[in-house]
Amino acid sequence: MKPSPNVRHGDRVPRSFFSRDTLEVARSLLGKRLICVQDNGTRTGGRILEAEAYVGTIDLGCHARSGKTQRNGSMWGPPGHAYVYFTYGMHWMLNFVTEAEGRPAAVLIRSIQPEEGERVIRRRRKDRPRREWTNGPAKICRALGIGKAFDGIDLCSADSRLFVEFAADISAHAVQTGPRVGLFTVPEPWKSIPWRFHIKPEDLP
DNA sequence: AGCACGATTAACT
DNA sequence: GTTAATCGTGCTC
Repeated sequence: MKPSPNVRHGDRVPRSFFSRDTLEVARSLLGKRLICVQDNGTRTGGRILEAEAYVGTIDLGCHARSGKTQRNGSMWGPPGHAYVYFTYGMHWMLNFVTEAEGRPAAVLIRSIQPEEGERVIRRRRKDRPRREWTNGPAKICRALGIGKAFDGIDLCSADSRLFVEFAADISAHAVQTGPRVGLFTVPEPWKSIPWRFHIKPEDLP
């Protein structure tokens, strides 16, 4: 997204950011700062390094492929809300709902660079090496304390406990793309379509 | 009611 | 590189 000249670092990303094309949202989330604030005020987060687009009922890699269910209902809701789901019997995953209300699409957050609440994150990640704190979608949810309670919450309300902030823009040529991860039984072309966007930590300005 | 599987992770060899 | 862990979800019977 081309940032408007009057957007300052630290401003929260508005709903109009999420109501755009899902690929565009995924690409422009890179470098922005994800923040989670718990009820007790504990604050954790970091810069987004990796994200994947999941687009509607036609995309056979997207949970929306089999229609609206209790689990994936958030994807049909308004943009700028969280879609948080449970998988593999033990893991939570964080997505941001995109496009217009009624059009199921979302961006999966796969990796962030920890920048806030690092002591809390280290404890939640059981003193593992720093590079393993948030380099996976379920690791992010574990590290930031995101679970079922966050499904459906509004990222754009003034008092939200989960939101995204503008940060220094990354250069366009730092963005890399590739197939989405973990879609083992998904048919082509959806299995290989390059809807994963990522940057190296060293390319963060 | 039963069952196969998953937008993964961690702990193995 | 390989595989067990672990259970809600959605589909079939």
